[in-house]
Amino acid sequence: MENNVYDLFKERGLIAQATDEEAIKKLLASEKITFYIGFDPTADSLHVGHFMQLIVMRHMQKAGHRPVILLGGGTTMVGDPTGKTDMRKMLTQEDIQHNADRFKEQMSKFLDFSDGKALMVNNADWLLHLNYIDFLREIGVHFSVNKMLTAECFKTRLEKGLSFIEFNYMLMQSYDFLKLARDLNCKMEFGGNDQWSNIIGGVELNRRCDQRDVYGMTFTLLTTKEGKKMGKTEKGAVWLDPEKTSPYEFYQYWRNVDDCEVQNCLKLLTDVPVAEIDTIDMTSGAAINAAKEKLAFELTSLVHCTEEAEKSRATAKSLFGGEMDAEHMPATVLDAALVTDGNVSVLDMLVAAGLAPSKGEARRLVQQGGISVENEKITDIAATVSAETLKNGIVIKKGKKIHHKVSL
RNA sequence: GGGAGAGUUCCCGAGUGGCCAAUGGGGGCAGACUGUAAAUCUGUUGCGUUUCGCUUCGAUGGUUCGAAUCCAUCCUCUCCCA
Repeated sequence: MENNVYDLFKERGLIAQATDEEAIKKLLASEKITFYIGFDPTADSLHVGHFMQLIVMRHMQKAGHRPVILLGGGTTMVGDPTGKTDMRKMLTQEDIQHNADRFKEQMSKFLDFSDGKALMVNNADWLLHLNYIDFLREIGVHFSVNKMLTAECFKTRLEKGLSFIEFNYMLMQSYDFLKLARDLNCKMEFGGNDQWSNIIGGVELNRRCDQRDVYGMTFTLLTTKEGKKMGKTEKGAVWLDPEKTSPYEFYQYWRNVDDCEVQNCLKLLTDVPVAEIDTIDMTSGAAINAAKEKLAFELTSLVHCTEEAEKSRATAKSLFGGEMDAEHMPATVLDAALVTDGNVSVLDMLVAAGLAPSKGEARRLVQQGGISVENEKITDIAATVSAETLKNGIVIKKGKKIHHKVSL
């Protein structure tokens, strides 16, 4: 028997809150349980915000427990008000199915779905057919509005306005847990710490309806030190789908985390032994950088593959070492229409490559000295590159870190 | 249902007839400094064929030589009373 996963979670600092620490510890040590985590299929790829969930499921499955991925096909139609300022769009069934397929594909890097070792279910299957009156009588009676209103997740919304539909989200999620406990003997629900209220809602509902003891646990949210959720960049989320965020960009994201986050990220997201992480000398720039490199490498291997991680690392090293290894960086092939008199203007290339949203922006970048072409700083906004040169591809550098290959 | 108020650029928020592409802050981007970090300082932040032109201030119409600003209608939101 492996060590108790609970101890592992504890050691790596993953746990934020748990309904009953002792009982959970005992439960996880004594039997192989079924547990679940909810995912909202609102996008067609998972992103870094889902990372913690995936890591936890992975640890759990390794320890022999069975993960159930609950897709919020039904709850998405209601919209979780937690941390949101606006209501969400509603998705069609086709969208949800499409997203679910992508999720499963990406999750299979973390989880083994064979032989029912992990399940994926959709709460639309039971939520959509609920009868309103029955639901109120069976589930609604167990919830106290007074109590709900004191929940943290509703507090901020009370100031901004909260619609009735969103107010019901907690009941839906709680019902999910009841349903899964009944049908699959699911004993635990996990979630990010922002899900705490919703999770205890489900735990209590199980106790009240079925006198069943189930447990809930939330884990630390990955946040930057400003308290923002991690995984967002100016371009939006950092996706796990290589089509949406290339392995190199993914690698760079982690390579660039704040100093004070490195140890934390290593503990929360990788398998690097805690003892090793604790010995990192946080006063040494070199040691910190080595740690970041390790973090980036480990995570890229996990999400993509070791080979991609190695490529990304090699590319990063050569680029920041001043060489131009154009192989694995994002690339754009230009439209031939941009050629005038055998040349292409640098401004047009910047816009075409998505390095600048408009020509005005591109112009400013050049004027402020933010653009280099083939390691030569460009300062003239009228600069051009000949079509001949472009045939072989050139490397444009925007700022210090963004490299982009452009060819014709 | 009755009454009061609000909707401005990525966000917050000034502006209440021409000097407004619209103060300020946040965020973003770039430069300097560094360690591909943070902090700090500087520049910049609607679009374009850039001494100029075009499109923007909830929507649509109107008044005016001229509207983010005035009028009408509509939409959305907040608050108070019921």
